[in-house]
Amino acid sequence: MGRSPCCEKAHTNKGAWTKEEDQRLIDHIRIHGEGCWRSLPKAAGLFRCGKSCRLRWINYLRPDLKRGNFTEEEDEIIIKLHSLLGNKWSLIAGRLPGRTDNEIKNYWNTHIKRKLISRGIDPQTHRPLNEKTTTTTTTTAASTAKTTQLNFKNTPPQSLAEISILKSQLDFKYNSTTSNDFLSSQYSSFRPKKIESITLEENNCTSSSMTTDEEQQQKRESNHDQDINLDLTIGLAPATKRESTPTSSSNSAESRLQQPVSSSQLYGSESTRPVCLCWQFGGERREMCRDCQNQSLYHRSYC
DNA sequence: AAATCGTTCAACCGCGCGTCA
DNA sequence: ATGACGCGCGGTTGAACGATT
Repeated sequence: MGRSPCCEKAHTNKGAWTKEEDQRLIDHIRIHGEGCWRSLPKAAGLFRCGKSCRLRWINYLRPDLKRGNFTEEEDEIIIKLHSLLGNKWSLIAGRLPGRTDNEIKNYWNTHIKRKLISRGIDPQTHRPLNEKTTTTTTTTAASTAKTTQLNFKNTPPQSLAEISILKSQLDFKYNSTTSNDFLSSQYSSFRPKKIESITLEENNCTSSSMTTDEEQQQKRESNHDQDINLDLTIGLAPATKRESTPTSSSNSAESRLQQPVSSSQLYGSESTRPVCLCWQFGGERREMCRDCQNQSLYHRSYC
């Protein structure tokens, strides 16, 4: 059975958005909030595909977008994260407030690739260009520590188990944050494929690969040559599960925009909880992913 | 001034995954 | 268990624009 088209192709506009279309979309989302992309175009009076509306909103119209040139610091963050995550643009974007996955992807392809090549670095493998492409299996611990390139070279982590390994390799701090309001909704899309392969304890979020603080400190010191402290907080992010329709008063567009989404609204059953990767960069700067940061500013509604 | 080339980036497309009936 | 549905992701395309000839 084939997939049904996401929209009525015959009556949908394509190509560049007009100002009127933008305004309609903005007005609609301002009143009704995000979500229900499939039905949004009709409700907003737009002759567009729901996907197109979503993309236009996420990549261009959202009020929290930064726009403008990337800074040198952002460049370096992107490079570091790409070396760890591969082409997981949405994950990388989650670490750069105000930037979208599409924007970062374009920027990578147009600027950073060239920049790395000019430095003599292969943008895919993040290894020197003249280095043999066949990697040896006898990588020493020291060399592993020297590079941020992990064992997930071209296949970023797809499961909690893999994330656990990644975490232990990088000396990630598995931070317990069951005060879920803090957590990101950004990574709701990052759905581990093999949930059953790891057990997360409900309240302390520990894993068997967890090391003691002392050990972590030692590892941290041994890896001091990395200019970014990849101290990762992994928490439980909101489920994509939509809640049943709330009461009319609590579901009014205004209240949805103004009231924070409660934990119970945000998180689904434990087995389907995705993972939020909140990287915390070193020094005084404690950065959260975009939606961790904007949690109080931006509230997503579900239909 | 016009033609050509190169670059950028908004937008589209197809697919995978989770959810639900 | 199965298929339809909706969302989100990564890859690709093509229009717009600037630089060069």
